[in-house]
Amino acid sequence: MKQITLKEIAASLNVSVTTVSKALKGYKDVNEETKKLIIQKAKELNYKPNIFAVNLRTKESKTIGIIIPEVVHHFFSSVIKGVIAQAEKKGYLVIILQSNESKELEKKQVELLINKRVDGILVSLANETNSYEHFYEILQNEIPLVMFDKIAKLVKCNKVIINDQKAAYNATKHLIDVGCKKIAHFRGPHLPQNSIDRFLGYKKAIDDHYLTYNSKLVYLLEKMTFKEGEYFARKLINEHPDVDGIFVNTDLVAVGAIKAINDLDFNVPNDIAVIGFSNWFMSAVISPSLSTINQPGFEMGKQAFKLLFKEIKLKKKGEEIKPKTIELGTDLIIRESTQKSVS
Amino acid sequence: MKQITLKEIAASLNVSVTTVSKALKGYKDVNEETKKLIIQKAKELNYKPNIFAVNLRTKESKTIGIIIPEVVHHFFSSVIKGVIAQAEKKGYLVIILQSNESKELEKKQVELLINKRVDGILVSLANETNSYEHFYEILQNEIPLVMFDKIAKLVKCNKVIINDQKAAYNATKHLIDVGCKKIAHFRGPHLPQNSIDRFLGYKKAIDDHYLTYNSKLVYLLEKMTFKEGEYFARKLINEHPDVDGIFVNTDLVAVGAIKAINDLDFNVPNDIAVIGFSNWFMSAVISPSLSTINQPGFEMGKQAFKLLFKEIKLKKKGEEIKPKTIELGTDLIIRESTQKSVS
DNA sequence: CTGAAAGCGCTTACAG
DNA sequence: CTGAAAGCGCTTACAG
Repeated sequence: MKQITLKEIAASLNVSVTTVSKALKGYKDVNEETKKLIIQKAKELNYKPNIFAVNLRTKESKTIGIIIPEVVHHFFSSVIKGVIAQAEKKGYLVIILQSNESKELEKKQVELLINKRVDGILVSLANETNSYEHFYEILQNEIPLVMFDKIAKLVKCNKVIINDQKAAYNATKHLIDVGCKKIAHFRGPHLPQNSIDRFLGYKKAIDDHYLTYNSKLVYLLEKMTFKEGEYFARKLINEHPDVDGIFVNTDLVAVGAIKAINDLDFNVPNDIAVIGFSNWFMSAVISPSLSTINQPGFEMGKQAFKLLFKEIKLKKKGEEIKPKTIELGTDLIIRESTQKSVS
Repeated sequence: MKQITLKEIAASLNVSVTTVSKALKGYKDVNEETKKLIIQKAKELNYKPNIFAVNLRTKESKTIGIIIPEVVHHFFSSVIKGVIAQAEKKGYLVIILQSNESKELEKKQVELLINKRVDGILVSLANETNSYEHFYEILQNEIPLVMFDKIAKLVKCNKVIINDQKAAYNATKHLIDVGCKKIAHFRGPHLPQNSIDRFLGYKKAIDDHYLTYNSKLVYLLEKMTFKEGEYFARKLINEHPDVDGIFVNTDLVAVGAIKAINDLDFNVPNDIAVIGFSNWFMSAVISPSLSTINQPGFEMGKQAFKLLFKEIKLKKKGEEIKPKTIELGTDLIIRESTQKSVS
């Protein structure tokens, strides 16, 4: 099907392309009658503006890009959903790219989006990423940039985060509140910042409540898998049979840990209470159901797009952007894995 | 940062825009020396072609769109991952849209993608969708279209599917093989086609093995949630306490069913064996782990893009497209929920 | 109220 | 080997 252009509408009505363009864009310096005719004709011919030409003229693509570490992941797919929902309201489409936690890939994806001339970029950092040249390039190209969840403190741009440290503190404090005296922590790798913050929250809660911080009770996991959760739970029980609580950096690992604890015939929560982090969908569904911290992915996606949209508008007006950071609240979700029966 | 254009490179080297364009695109009717200078200069100035102008000239966006019912879903996010991975290899970017199982939204998303002039569209149908005008519009606009998983048999386009009927047959047969005599089925709603096909596979397996098909043992669920799984398992046990196997249309529901069965102090698999469908990630992780049919999401995404890419190339050459349907294999995954202990 | 003209930045057929 | 010119389809400042 041949695509209809302004020229063809103009020809069929014996008016100029200029007039057709103006009529369809709602300019008011067009005769009402002419306007009506043009709009009707456009509809009749099923006219659709050639978006490529519009992009070229307006220098806008009405498209943004988002780079995330991993699509197949409850938290990140929730973020994507939030972003898409919000973007659609404002007439933006969303291109998704995945870094697979690799810095090299992340750089490449940034390059692709810059070349694509998207109107803005949303990023959650890959674990590997330890330097930020590619993000400075985004800023140099004056493309609005918002980081979310896994952010780089050094990069001056808008950000949406949760307070990992505070949330981890609350999770650990909850274990203390239900009576745990010897609490272990399964932490993530040295990058991203999240794992550090969650560890610090754990440590602070221990310190604040007169329990003795013991670095031997902190296990550093690399891959954050179900299997690692199982492995380290066994290791932990072997090394510290009297442990009575674990704060785990992320739900999936916590589920693995619970599996292993059950297999060793310890009881969750009575022997060992377990709390996770992120409120992964399945946490409510396993037995015992997992207490955790709710990380609001959908809301984070929405807020991230909103910030980006504001920045895009400011840029159009030529106004300066003062980067800000939005901190979203988290909730402690109490389920079976930390509700010790009265004894 | 002002974007560099061909004109500027040309000016700085005293050659024409034409020559610069040719040099950068590797045309061979350019003097080697000139070419070298131009390429060097382009690098030095960090030249990036204005993709909007390129799109307008070439009438291509090097972008495809994908419409899925729900992003936050293990199967569909796997598909997305497969699509992105494959698309990237061929230099295509991917726009994601979500229908929320709504026909109205799906129509709107189709409209958005047509207006965006994507080079091709990938779709998995919303459950609600019962007529296909919007897809005919895609075809009328001569935009390559590939449907996957939830397809419309009536629409003449490329498709990637699994054989739901056969897979369901195998799942049910597996229950029969482990000794089940009275097998229930939790099926999905009347749309999409998948639920019908899975039901037909179940029925055929029952019929083929001289068990009596009993429509009372088939429960039609609407929302396919964990809660529905629990609810219908209780209902089933109440109505048919002697049931000894269930084939459930999808894993999430099966997990709910197992939960309810456990809560009623029946044993899975010894009292009631349960098999799901889709090999959702968590199925391996719960207790007892869930037997299921593996639905290859990543592979489906890859294949769908490959078909689309072929179609895009054919269209460019002006050649005709003969729609074909690729059927991907599924595997029976045997886990604890169907391995009855020897008694 | 209408329209000729310039221009966005590229590609490519064509002339020399 | 090089470049002037046309054109992709739109938008908009400007003249009338």
